[in-house]
Amino acid sequence: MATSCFAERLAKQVPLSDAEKRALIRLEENPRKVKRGGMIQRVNDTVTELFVLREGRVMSFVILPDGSRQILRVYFPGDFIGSASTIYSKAPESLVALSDVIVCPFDKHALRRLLEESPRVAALLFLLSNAERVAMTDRLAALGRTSAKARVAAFLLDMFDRLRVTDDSIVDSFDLKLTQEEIGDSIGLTSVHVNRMIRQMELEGLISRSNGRITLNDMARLEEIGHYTNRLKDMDLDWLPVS
Amino acid sequence: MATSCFAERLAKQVPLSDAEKRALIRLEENPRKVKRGGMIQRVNDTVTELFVLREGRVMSFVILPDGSRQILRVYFPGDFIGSASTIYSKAPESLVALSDVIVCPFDKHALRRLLEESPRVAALLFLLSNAERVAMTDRLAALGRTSAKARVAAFLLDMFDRLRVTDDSIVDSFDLKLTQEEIGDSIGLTSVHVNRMIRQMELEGLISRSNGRITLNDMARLEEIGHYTNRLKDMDLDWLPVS
DNA sequence: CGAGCGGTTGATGCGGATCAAGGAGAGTGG
DNA sequence: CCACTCTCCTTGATCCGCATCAACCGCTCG
Repeated sequence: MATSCFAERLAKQVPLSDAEKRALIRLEENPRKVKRGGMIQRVNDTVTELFVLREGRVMSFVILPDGSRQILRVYFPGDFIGSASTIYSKAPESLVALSDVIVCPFDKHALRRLLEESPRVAALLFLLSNAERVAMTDRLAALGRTSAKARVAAFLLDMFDRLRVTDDSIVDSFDLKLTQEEIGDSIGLTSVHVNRMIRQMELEGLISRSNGRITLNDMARLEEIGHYTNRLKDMDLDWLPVS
Repeated sequence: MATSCFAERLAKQVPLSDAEKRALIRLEENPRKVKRGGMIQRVNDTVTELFVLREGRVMSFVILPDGSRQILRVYFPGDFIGSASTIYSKAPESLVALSDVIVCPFDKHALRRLLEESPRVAALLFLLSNAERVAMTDRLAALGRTSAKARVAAFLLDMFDRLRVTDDSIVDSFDLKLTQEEIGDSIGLTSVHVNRMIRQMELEGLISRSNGRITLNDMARLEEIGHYTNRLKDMDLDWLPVS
């Protein structure tokens, strides 16, 4: 039977009927491989597609006129990408594969069908995009009002918690798979300063590293430094009626 | 007949059937007045309500442990507020009235009914919240990667364009109705530095001011300085079928 | 074996924070 | 009608966190 990475992920948070699972599987019926570094969507291109990320990592970003880059979000397997194209016909952001990936594109008109056939699933997509909005506001507050060290701590914790949603084997460490420059572009710092912060946190024993793998040694302290709260813990998807 | 501020606003961008208008009117059937400075929602409170803002201005914000504030968004009449409570049972952000306002709260369960009875309207809400997400990413890029002057310019242009959606009388000026401290808290600066940037832009003739009213004298140049693009112009809501 | 990328570290500079003081206007109470 | 207060704006002086510039190292890959 066909599988749906997205359904699996949703099912961890809310029960799904078989019909709903089938509807989700249909969204992923056109898997496409993209090599590391490959462009999935270019800013200002005309787009009508959204994606489910099945495997690997993807980032969305914009490039400013002076050449600097702001990474808007890093996506993990099971994430739902590119919802902006439901409302803008020109992509407001670029999408690039951070590793070899499998993405499943589907046309925005498929959402329409989903809305008619599985309104509850459509509603779940709505809720998830609200969760993403809240994640954005958290980072907004971090960039606007917190120190470099706080941002790095919050970034690591966020990545850790999001990876753990789909990967039960994660206990206290994870593969970064991002350069320090990419981290900097996510949280509004230079790679040089990201490096200094990471080295400092390593010296203080908060984290440790071995070839790209980060271990979080003192999560309580990291949460305090980063003013971090795990939003994934208190999501409430249950109020949607089983229809 | 009852009116819906929200329906009026949506109708500017996409045709609505009478049934759909009625559904929107029902969302606004419990208007509530709140005085300037009044708290509409407190962070961490248990909430199940969303709001349509009918009159006045509202801000959403968070306070960090060190007491500093990040304003997440300023809302104008016709805006749809608090979608985070669809997914979190505890409010992730506070809502305060920036002026005397009229808000129309409705329970999140009303969304469910909306989904069943007017799926197209439910879809429109989804699209609008995606637009808000994109607005967030624009500000994220501003905070992460642009100068103080660029942020102020982009902030003014954004306010201008958003106010113009519902107020046709606006040509090149608008009432700020925000203190410089509030602007700073929106774009990650101190009030002192906001003041310096505004005064500088005034000296350069880019803007002018008279008791709280801002006039944009050179929009092209302001857009260049702020790396600003008006997202409201190329929204595409028409692909949703008339059902 | 050379080239390129990513990480590391030091030196220096600058944009915006912080601290401080004063001014204008609006509201308030005597 | 006038002190008084409070909020917000304005401006100068100083400070500091992070950017910038630069050099070098180790690794991987062609």
